[in-house]
Amino acid sequence: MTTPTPTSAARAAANRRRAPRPPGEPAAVLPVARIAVDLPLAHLDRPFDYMVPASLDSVAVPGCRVRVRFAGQLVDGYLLERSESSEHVGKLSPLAKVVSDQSVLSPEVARLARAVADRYGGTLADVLRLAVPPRHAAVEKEPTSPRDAAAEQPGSPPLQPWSSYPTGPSFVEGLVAARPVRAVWAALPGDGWVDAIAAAAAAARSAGRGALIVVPDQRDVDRVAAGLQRSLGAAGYVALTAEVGPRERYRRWLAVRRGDVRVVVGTRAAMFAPVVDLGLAVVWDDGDDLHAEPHAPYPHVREVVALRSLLDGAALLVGGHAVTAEGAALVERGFAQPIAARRTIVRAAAPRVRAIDDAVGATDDPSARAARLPSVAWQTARDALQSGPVLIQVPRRGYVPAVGCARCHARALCTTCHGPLGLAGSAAAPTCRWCGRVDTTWSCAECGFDRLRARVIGARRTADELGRAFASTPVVTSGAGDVKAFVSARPALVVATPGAEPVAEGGYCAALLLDAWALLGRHDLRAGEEAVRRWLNAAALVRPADAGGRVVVVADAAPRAVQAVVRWDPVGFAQRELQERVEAHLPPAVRLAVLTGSAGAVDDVVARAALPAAVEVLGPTAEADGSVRAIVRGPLSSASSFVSALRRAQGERSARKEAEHVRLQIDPVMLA
DNA sequence: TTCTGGACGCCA
DNA sequence: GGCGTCCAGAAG
Repeated sequence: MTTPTPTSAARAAANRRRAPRPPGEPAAVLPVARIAVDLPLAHLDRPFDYMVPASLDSVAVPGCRVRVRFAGQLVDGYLLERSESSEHVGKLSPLAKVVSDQSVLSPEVARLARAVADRYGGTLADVLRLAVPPRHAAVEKEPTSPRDAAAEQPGSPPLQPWSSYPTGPSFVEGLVAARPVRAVWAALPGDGWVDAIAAAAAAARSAGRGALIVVPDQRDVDRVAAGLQRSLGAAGYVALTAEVGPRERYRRWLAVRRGDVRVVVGTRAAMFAPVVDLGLAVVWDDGDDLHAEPHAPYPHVREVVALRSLLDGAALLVGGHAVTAEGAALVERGFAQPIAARRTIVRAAAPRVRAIDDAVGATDDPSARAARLPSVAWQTARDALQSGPVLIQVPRRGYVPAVGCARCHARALCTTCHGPLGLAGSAAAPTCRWCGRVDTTWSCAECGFDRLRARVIGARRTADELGRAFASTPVVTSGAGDVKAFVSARPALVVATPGAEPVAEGGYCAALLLDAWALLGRHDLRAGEEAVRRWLNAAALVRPADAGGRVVVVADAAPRAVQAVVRWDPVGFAQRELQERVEAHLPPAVRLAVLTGSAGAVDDVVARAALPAAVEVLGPTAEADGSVRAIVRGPLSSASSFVSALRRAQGERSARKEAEHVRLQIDPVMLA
């Protein structure tokens, strides 16, 4: 019998027609696999049951990555659990493939991811994409090297860093006793917070449990890692950050998942790190907007670790030099205890802070005027430079991005198109940054004054000017793209943008916080809170007043925010900020859902959600890009129900294959 | 992308 | 009434 040689096209057609290979017998025990499929459709955000063939029985472990045939297509997914039976009426498809028998999704993280998806009106698949890093097959095959077992077991963790706070020792005792203690912590100025966090992690570890510490950026990871090194030894912790590259990061992540390392410090993405038996979750500087995840469903580190502490029975520590309104709310509703030092201790640790109005000073001293420094700031810097480094905090890097009225500081806008005016160079005429017109006839729309001044002076220009004003003093700059972690104790001017301030050996002798009103002038509801946070973080790097530490805030606006820094009272400021949010019906006093999309689509979601009476809809308002934005606002008591109603409405739209996407954001940090 | 079930049409 | 075909909707 001869077989005609088929053409390749014919063979392909035959393959397509060929009946699927018989799946084989189901596994003898737990033959059903509950699978979370990785699909972006909201109405498919639920587990689907598949049959586990006997051939895959040993590798189809809970938490492993699988491929399944879903509506004809192969899709990725996670095996959530094995089960004896299925609710599904009808035949189950077999698992197509077990990608790897490494369990990457722990039951705890799966449960957390579901809770985060519900809290933020998103899908499990979206959260899992944030929680589980992409696979590196070679790394999975490497032999494991248990590290924590070899780590020196800490004796009794040092209470010392916490003894400055009245409620500190009892918090640490709670950790040692594996109790789910929760605290909002106003850290003393200085760098003692690093060892305090390291001690807290050691306390959790001494109870046999793990710890997770999430900080805003790499430099803070390095600082905390150094502290953990001191309290737990090099083998006792691991740093999870993007800096080490995806391969090493996956290696470390797997070590955490396997329980080889029990303490993790990392940036935002580490909030989902699968720490085994989590005993403590920490977020440092929770007001930093780096803690807001920019990918759907836009979860915030503070909320995620708070959820984790609840679900895992872990302790929670929300700390910073500043306190957010959200932190104050956790205390007010009794969810967390406050940890703050007494006023005498705070005063002893803090530098002396003065606020001066920059309209007053810059007259007499010509060098000071050249550097745009009010004379008090100038003198403070000059005196401090006798003994050590001086920090100058400026709002932004770069060259004079915008100009304003020299008298009232109102933004200078183009007379033709109302775009912002800018100065391209030191000698250039003001030019519109939108339409490019050179505007020589400007006068202030607010007060009629006709002279301009730089509204925000960049770090580079400030550095230039200071270098000229303080000739013979070295000038160091630190900002976006070139961030320095440390400076020595030698006298130097250190010009930095907020968040990029280097730590000075022994502390700065002084700090000047320049153009403070530019921070306060942000078109943002959190401008005050953000200004206080940035000032306190900079001032915390300065020596105590007794050691000569001085801070000058050059600010002529928002006395409440300035006073909070002068009095070093982050808790009082946060409480008043929270009170204002209550009165203004803003988070965290209420829950907001922001819907963005085409007018029709946004209306559709709002209509389908059939929102309860206690929930109000603001807008929709037209956005610059042609989309619209609606804000749905409701009391916390109905938050989960109205968020899930909005999510269901999203699901109905995805089931109907509506092309127009509506973005749903819950309590976004940036709300202009 | 594949499957299924209901609607519909054609024939006996 | 029975059977085949087509299409929409769902998707294990």
